Formats: sequence, C-alpha cells, structure tokens
Amino acid sequence: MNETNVALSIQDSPFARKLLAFVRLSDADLAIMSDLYRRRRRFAVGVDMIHQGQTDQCAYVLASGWACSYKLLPGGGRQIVDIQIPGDFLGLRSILFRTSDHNVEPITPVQASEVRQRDLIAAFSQTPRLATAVLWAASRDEAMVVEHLVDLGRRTATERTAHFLLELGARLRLVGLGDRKGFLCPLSQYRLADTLGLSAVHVNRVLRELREEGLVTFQKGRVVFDDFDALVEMSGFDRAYLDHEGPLLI
Amino acid sequence: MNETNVALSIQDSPFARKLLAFVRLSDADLAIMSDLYRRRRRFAVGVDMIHQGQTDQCAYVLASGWACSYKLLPGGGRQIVDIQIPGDFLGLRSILFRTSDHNVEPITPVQASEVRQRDLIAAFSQTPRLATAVLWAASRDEAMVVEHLVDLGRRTATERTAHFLLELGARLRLVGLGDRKGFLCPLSQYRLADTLGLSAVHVNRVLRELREEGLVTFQKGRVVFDDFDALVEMSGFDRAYLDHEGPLLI
DNA sequence: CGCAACTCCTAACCCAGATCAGTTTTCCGC
DNA sequence: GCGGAAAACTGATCTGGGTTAGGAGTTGCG
Repeated sequence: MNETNVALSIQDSPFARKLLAFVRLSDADLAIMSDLYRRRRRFAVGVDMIHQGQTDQCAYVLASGWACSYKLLPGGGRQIVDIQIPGDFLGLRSILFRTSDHNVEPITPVQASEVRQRDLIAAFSQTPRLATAVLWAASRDEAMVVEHLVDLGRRTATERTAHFLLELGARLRLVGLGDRKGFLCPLSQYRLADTLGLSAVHVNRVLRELREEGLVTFQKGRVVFDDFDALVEMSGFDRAYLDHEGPLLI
Repeated sequence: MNETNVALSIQDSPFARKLLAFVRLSDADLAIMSDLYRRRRRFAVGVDMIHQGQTDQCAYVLASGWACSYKLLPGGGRQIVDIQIPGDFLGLRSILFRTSDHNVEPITPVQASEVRQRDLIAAFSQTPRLATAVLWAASRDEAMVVEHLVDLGRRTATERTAHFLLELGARLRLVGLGDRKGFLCPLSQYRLADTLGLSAVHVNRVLRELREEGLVTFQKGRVVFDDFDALVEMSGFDRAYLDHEGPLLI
C-alpha cells in the first residue's frame, strides 16, 4: 500500500474526520497519523482499559463501541467524567502524566487503536500541525468536561439530564451515529446516575417526567427526541462549545 | 540582550518554571517562548479579560494577580470553572476555537502577557517540544477541572469546600505563594459559592463549621490550615492529579 | 431449564442545602 | 472621619433529590 492509499483509508476513520474538521492535514501528516494507529485491540465489558494510579498506560482512539472515564472516591462512590464514543481520543492524560489519574471502562465491547507515548511525541516533532490538531481535540474534550461541570454545579436534575442527552446526540451526529430524531444509547440508568451526579432512583424519576412531558424518551436502549426545540429551550443547550464551525487553520 | 540572557530571564517566570518541571526546554526553546510573552497588559477588577461568544480573543499567561473563568447561564446564574493564579495559562480554548466559550474575570488587579493564536502556532512549528509542554499544561488544567467536577458531582458541601482549599493551597505552593500553613486568598464568599456550586449562605455556614472543628480558618483574606492532615483525610484529597513528580521527557 | 445478575421502576420518608429576609461588619473613596 | 457599598454573617422555612426497601421484567449461562 503506498502512502496515498494509507492516507485515503485513514481519512475515513472517525478520529481523522474529526481532526480534519479543524486543521488541514496533508497526506504526509495523515500517513504519520496512521502509524500511531497501527495496534488494534479489543476490550470486553467488565475489564477496565485504563487504571487509576497505574504507570505506563496507553492512550486509545476508539474505533467502535462506547467507553466511559471515571474517578473512584474513597467512600466507594464514583463520578463518570466523560462518555467516549467512536472517534474519541481517550486516556491522553494517562500518557502525559506519569500515573493515570482516572479509569476507563468499556460500556459495550470496544475496538480501539493503541497510542504509545513516545510514538505520539515523535509524531509531534515530525509534523507540528498534528500537535496543534491534537491540542484542539484535547481542548474540545475539555470544553465538554467544562459544560458537564456547569451541569453539575448550576443546573437542576431535569435540565442536566436533558442537556446531557442533547450533547450526546450532537456528538453522535458528528460521527454519523444519530440524527435530530435520536440515537441508540447503551447507557444504563445507573451509569447515567454516576454521570449526572444523581441517584439511580432520581434518574428514573427524571426520565419519566421528561417522557410524560413529551420532551425525550429514553427506553430500551434508544433515545428519541420527541420535541427537540423545547428540550433545547428548557435545558439552555447551546452547541457553540462543541466548535463545529469548520477548519480554523489553513 | 542576547539569546542566552532572554532565556535566563524567562526561566524565572512562574509559567516557564511550571513547564520546566515537566519538559526539558533548551535555551532556544525558551527564547521562542519569550517572544510569545512580549506584550504585557494590565486589567482592573470589573472588566472581563475574555468574553464568551466573542471571536478573535487572546490568551494570556498570568504574571501577577488572580482571575477566574466562568460560564453564564440563561437563567442568570453562573458557574466558576477555574481559578487562575500567577503562572497559569488562561483562555487557550478562546484562541483554538473560533469563538470563546467562556468568560475570564480578574479577581484582583492583574498583569498578564498576551498570547496570539498565530504566534502560538508558529512557535509550535519552530519547536515541537514547546507544543508538548503546552499540551501537558493544558492536560494538567483539565485534570483540575475534572477533580472540580468530581467535587460538584459526588462530594458534600463540606468535603467539597475543604478539597477546594487544599487544591488551591497546593497550586499556590508550587509558585511560591503559600505553604503548608496556609495562603492569602482574595476570594469573596460569593465567588466561592459560584465556584463550589453552592449558595453564598451555605458557604458561610460551611466555613464556620470547618473553623469551629479546627480544620481550616478562612477569614480576612487569609486561609489557615489548622489541621492539615485531618483536612486531607476528611476531604479525600489526593494530590496525584496535580502531577508534581518532576520532568517526564528528556 | 432454572437460578443469578442486571436493569428498570415505584412509593414513603428524610435531610442537605436553597431561599428569604434580614443585621452587622469591613472596606474604601472623598 | 464619614457615608455608601460590598462583604460577612444569621435564623426560619422550604424543597429537590437522596435513601431505603422493595417488586417485576430480562438476559445470560451452567
């Protein structure tokens, strides 16, 4: 396979597509990227991909399946920080830091490409443009964490749940896994509770309310936006922070 | 001034010192960094440094004073996402994204160096090592936001307040603005409330409890750790996420 | 096939923290 | 040193969401 073919095939991965939405990458850049990508691995539900407190962890680019990163508390509780969907880069902090500060757990069976620290840093010196692209991707992830933080700090349980489902929908649409109508969602109400900082019981109540008011229906692994506009309105959702406005750098 | 002198003087800035704790940067790298740094600006309390929704914003490296980044909600409430202290890079997302997704407000009078988007990206292509360093700094900031998120999602008001004060103390110590005994803190209880996702009234109650139990005293702009170890214990503070373990890359 | 483990769902009760409605103290400019 | 405005502080009351304690499908696996 020559370089152009590699570049063409990598271009179709959800991760590359996301980066290309921001930075123009040359075929050479893409070829370097595809090298990072080589090692494909599979993970079953129930076995964490990344472990808090351990050193020499890898990062991954999710090819298929869902995962979530979370932190455990001394008391036994946990907080899910982010849900990862195909195309997401996960565990960046676990390779930049000596020891990982969080866990990553598959929610469904997962296929992912392993990214090693030295390969990533070597790639940066070959093509600084890739470094900028990765920095952008990391910043976009941070923007989502920030919005999640606002959810927990200043929105009611109902607003928060609505906002979260809208964000997830917007992200999935970007990689072709959903539309304005809704999306398939393998999250249990327990995981949703750990994400939203609520109890599972209350998540159940809130979902019922949202359903009865004709806003969203989340049942049987499927989220359906019954009244998209009303949902956006009540949750104060503003997708600006997802920065979907096309490539910034020439 | 020749290149070596520039490099020597920049090495003493809190920002450079923070990066040097992680990546070894050559004199040439430092010289490139000092170029980014050239434009020094001052900001008075009451005038935001960065505005949500506006384009062509700058980023800044804080030289002196405190600032905070926050998001406003449609309902009029706000959530403070992060407190910035000297040495912190602020507004990275406001230059990587077309429009800023957050505001930054000075808490005290501030001196800061302006960093422009094209200068930053140009610097990356001159020295990829700087790109890695900035990516690390951004990841460390994200780690703090993540811990803040855990605060809001899964800790009680008391744990949360204690945890926040400990983190702030650890960060200030790193730039020489505090010690294990305590630090000077210009935050009002209102701002603390917007940071911790609480009402100002409740912040006041919590601070009183913490004081009466001999854990921390926050009065007259000064935080004093009365019983550091007990405070760490009750809040579940683990400074691993601040990644203070010395340079990772050769 | 049958038991175990999950997940979803519900009702009753309770409490951490919000809200309301102030008073007092501190700070700062004139 | 005085007036005005933040900031700090308080008590009383109310409520969103937690906790406890179930039951009723569903999936999977030995």
